[in-house]
Amino acid sequence: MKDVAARAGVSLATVSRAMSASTDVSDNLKRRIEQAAQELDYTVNFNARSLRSKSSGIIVVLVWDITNAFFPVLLQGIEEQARVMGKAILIGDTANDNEMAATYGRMVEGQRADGMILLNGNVPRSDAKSPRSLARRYPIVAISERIPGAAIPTVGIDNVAACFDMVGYLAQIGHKRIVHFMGPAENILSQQRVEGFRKGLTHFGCETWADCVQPSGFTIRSGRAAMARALEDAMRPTAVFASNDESAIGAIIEAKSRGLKVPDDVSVVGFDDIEFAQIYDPSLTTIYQPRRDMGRKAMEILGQLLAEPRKPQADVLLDYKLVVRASSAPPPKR
Amino acid sequence: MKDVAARAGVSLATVSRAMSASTDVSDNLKRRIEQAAQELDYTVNFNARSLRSKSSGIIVVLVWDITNAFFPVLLQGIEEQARVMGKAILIGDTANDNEMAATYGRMVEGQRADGMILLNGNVPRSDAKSPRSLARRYPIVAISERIPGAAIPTVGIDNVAACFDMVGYLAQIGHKRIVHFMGPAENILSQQRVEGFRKGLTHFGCETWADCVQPSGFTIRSGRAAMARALEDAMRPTAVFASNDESAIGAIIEAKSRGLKVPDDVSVVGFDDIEFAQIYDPSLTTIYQPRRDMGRKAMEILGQLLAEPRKPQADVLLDYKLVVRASSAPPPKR
DNA sequence: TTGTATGCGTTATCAC
DNA sequence: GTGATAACGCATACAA
Repeated sequence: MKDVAARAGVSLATVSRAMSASTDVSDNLKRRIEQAAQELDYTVNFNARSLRSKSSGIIVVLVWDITNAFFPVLLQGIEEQARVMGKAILIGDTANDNEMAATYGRMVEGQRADGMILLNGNVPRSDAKSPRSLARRYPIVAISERIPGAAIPTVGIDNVAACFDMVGYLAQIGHKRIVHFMGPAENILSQQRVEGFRKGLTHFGCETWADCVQPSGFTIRSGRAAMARALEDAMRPTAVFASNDESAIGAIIEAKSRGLKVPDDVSVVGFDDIEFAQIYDPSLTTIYQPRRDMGRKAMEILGQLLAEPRKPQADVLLDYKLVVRASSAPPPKR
Repeated sequence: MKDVAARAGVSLATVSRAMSASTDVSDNLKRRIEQAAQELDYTVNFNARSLRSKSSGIIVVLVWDITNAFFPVLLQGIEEQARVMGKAILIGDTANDNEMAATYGRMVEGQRADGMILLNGNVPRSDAKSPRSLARRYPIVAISERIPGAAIPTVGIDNVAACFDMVGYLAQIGHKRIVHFMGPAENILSQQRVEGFRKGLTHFGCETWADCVQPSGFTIRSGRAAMARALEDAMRPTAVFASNDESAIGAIIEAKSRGLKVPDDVSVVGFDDIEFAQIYDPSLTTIYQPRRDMGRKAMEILGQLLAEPRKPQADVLLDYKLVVRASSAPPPKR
């Protein structure tokens, strides 16, 4: 920077102002400085800048598993909004590892990043003991899953209502015996979805029995396994409500492998509406989540948090949509 | 840090050493310091550390489109190796935008990151004029696509040979009239795959005609469109070789929508072996790329580049595999 | 093994 | 609108 200043014939301070663009420098000078910088192939040192200004302009987005098809569009939404706000996002994949999450968390504590968006549900372990303190420690927003016990603003949909609606739809087209494949047991989302499912069952007069909720997961594999159990159960369901689309696809694969037709022999519906849901054969009946908007909104809230750290931010519930496609139909006649 | 030093009754320098763990501090002291740090809820300031040490321990991974199913496993591979090397990776999605890529590139020039891995094919625009200089400017490794004109070490597979092999397989099971759906025209990969395809055609005695290479892309949509054209062509192919799996899936969707059966009426094969290739119905015959290994290897090379910036690194070609699944079969008998 | 002192490249404060 | 100068928080050369 000193060199640029010398070459442009101005002081160090002026160069700094010209580079940060925030304070005013006469247009004339600014041009001269920018040219000098270019000639010298100069780039500001972000570490020095951040050290001094106590702000990096970087937001870390924590993803628990980058292979999960639910995330990409969400990330794009975050990115778009971040760009509008002049921030850069950096995605950290924790690979289901709390240790890693903690590492990324430290990036915020260590001022390498200004804030964090959690697509994770898991609080970085170093803070696991006192999630409450997390939100006080640095600006942070969660998407989709509310972090239990933490005062972290969250954007998502009403999972309970969505599942209730889905059961209503299935009941309406004639299903009485519906099984739910529950996601990971420790996951809040799983629990909310089960809750909505059960409420729907009783409200719409469907059967309930011990195994009407099958433990499963958010993967194709776990969906397959649950489907195998469900089909061998004495109470063989006419419809399966998987807790996400991957799980639903697993269920369909298992059904097909047993020579069953979906939806003729058994209906299968999912949750999330990932890209593949409409591509798959049969296309999936599912719950659409406005992922791009969720990402955008989360970033927006984080921006407000950055601007006014003390002001508490409310949670945001966005609208979901029940999307009927080819994987569901009235139950087969006996 | 000063406070920690005071509380532990040592000097600032000793705390610094204890925190960076590289230099030696007696175990006794170290414990005392760590405790003091914990009590004070102290975290090192990464900006200051990086400013001083001229190294951030961060690697930026540039992805041109985070929604692309080819990347996740690759990213995991990079991440695994990075962890071994004590680095953290941060993923930047350029959203097909050169401006964004340049922004991320500046993170390296501005010393916020130590190096970069390109899953991109596009050179950040600020360097677009002189890609050669890029590699000299900072440590950088490319995966899959060699950057034309830049001396950037690249890890990938032999795309020409892989496509040649695929044509060989199709010819061997009886196909004579094969169409290739070419990826984005400006993409080096697309060009290499076309080259292998054409070589295969002549070598294995298949037909060649004007439209045996259909312009397409790496998306489902473009695959569909190309399939529509191919099926309406006078030279109706018995097999389609799409330049990636998404495109192949698009082709299958289009075929199905016209009442054609895959592979009974027409065979469709892809490239990459993304997760969905084996889940799809029919499961996809395709070229497996060792994505996890590619990621790991790239990170390894970047590590060597970081250690010895002047030493040129050789390209790495990994083994691919032709995976035969359900989407290909001998051509229908006339 | 530990302490002292200096500087990394910026930005912010205060003058002018 | 511009210049001088003091931090920012750490790592390291050198001394002890």
